[in-house]
Amino acid sequence: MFYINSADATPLYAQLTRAIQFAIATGKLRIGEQLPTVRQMAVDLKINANTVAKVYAELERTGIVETRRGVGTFVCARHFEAKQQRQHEHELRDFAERVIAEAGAMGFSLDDLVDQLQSRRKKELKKYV
Amino acid sequence: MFYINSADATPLYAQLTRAIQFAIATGKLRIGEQLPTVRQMAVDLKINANTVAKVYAELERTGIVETRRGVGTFVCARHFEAKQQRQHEHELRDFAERVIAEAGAMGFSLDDLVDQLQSRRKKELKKYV
Amino acid sequence: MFYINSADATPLYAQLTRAIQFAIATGKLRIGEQLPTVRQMAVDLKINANTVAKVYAELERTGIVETRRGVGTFVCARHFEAKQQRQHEHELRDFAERVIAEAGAMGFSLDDLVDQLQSRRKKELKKYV
Amino acid sequence: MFYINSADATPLYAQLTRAIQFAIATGKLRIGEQLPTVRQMAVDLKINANTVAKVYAELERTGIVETRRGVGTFVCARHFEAKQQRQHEHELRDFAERVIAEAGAMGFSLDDLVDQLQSRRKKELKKYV
DNA sequence: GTGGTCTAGACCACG
DNA sequence: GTGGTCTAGACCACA
Repeated sequence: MFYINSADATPLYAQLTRAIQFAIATGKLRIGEQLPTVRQMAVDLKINANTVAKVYAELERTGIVETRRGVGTFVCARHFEAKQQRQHEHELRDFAERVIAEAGAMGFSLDDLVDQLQSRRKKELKKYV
Repeated sequence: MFYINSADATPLYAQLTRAIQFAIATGKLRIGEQLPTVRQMAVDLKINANTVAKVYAELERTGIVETRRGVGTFVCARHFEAKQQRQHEHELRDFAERVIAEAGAMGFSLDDLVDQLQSRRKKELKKYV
Repeated sequence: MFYINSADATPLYAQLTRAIQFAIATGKLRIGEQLPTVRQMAVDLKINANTVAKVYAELERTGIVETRRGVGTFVCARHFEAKQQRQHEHELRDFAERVIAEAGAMGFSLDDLVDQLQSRRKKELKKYV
Repeated sequence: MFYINSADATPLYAQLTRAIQFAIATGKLRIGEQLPTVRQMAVDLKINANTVAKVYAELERTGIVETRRGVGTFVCARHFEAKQQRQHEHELRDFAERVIAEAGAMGFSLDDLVDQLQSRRKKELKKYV
C-alpha cells in the first residue's frame, strides 16, 4: 500500500510521512481506519521499526493520527481549527505560490502539474467510490 | 534561477543537483555556458558555499560540468537525455504526490488548490512569453 | 545545569524536555542562547545522544528552540500567536484547574504549591538579576 | 478519589501507585479500609483493568495492601512514614518545576498562574472545610 | 501483541 | 564539529 524508495536522498521517514498523508488526503485511508502496525509496516517496507514509529509519532503530534497504546494507530478526524476564511485563503495562495516555484525549478509546466493532480484525484475517487 | 526549499527534508545538495541537471537538460543552461560561481550560488540560495562546492564537484565527477581552475564552472555535455522522458514523468508523479500530501496535511482540498493553480496559469504564462 | 533522574519512571526525554522548558521559563536560558550540543548534553547527563536529539527535535517542532545545522541549537524568541485575551484567560483557567487537581491527587496543599512556585521564581530572579 | 493524567508521560501505573500511597499516607485511606475493586478503579480512571491489577499486585508485594481472594483489596499498614516528610518536599519541588515548565511552554507567566491559583484557594478551602 | 523508550553505533549533510 | 538519519536490538507499559 505504501511505497518507499531507499535510493532517494529524501529521508525514509519523510517519504513515509508523505505517503501516509497522501493516502489520507486521497481517501485511500479513511477516518478511523487503522494503519498497519509499526512492525508490520516496517516489514512491508523493509525498513527499521523505529523509523516507522518516528513517523507515527510525528503524525500523531500533528493530530493526523491517533495512537491507542496496546491497540494500534488510527486515522483521526481532522480538527482543522476553523481557520478564518481570510487566513485560509491567504495560506492557500502562499502554498500555491510555493508549489509553482518548486514545479518551475523542477521543470514541470503548470499544465502538466494540474493535469497530474486532477488525474490523480479522479483515479483515487474512482477506486473508492 | 535555481530554487531550493530548505523546509523540504530532501537534502540541499540533492535539490541543487537536480535543479542544475534539469536546467541543463531543458536547455536553460546551454553546453559551454558558465554556472554561477560557488560563492555567488551560495549567496543566491542562502546556503553554505561548501554545499555548492560539493554539488559542483559531484557534477564534475559525473562529467556533467567541467571546472577550469581560476576561471569557473561550465556545462560540459548532456549525459542523460535518454532517461529524460520517463524520468521526467516519474518525477512529476512523485512531485504531484508530495503536493497532494502537503495540501492534505494543511487542510486544503485538492479542488481549491487546482483552482488556485489554474487561476495563476495565465499570469505565469505571461511572464515567460 | 540540567538534572535527570533515571530512577524516576517518567521517561528521560520527558524529564529533559521539562527541565529545558523550565530553564527557559525562569530565565536560566535566555532567548538566543545556545543549548549544550547534543553530544555534550548526553555526556553531562550520562544518557544517549539520540535521547537528547529527540528532545531538541521535539522542542524545535513546538517552536521553543531553533536548530541551525552544523552550528547548534538555540533558544528562540517565543512567537506566541497573540492569543485572544479571552482565550488566553480561558486556557489559563483550565491549566490552573488541572494543576489544582493534580496537586490534590499528589497531596500538596494549594498553599504549599503557591509558596513553592513563588520561592522558585524569586530564587531564579535573584540569580540572574 | 484518585486522579490520573494520561497526557503526562509518567506511566499510568506509576501515577496510580503514587496516588494510592499518598492516600494511605495522609489517611484518606485508613488501615483496614477496602480499596475500590480492580474493575471499579479501571472504570473510574478509564484505564485498563490489567494496569490496576498490576498496581495492586505490586502494592501487595511491598506489603502496603493485602488482597483477600474473593473479597477485595485492603490497606494493610504504612511502611513509609519515615521518608514522608523529605520525600513529600522533594516531590513538591519536582511538581512545581513541572508546573512552571508547562506554564512557560504554554505562554503563561508565573505571575498570572499564581494569581489564578490564589484566587481559587478560597473556593478549594471551602470544599474541604 | 501493540506502541514507547532507550541504547549503541554507523554514516550523512552542513558549516 | 554540529545536528540528522537509520539500524539493531533490548526492555517496558498497556490491552
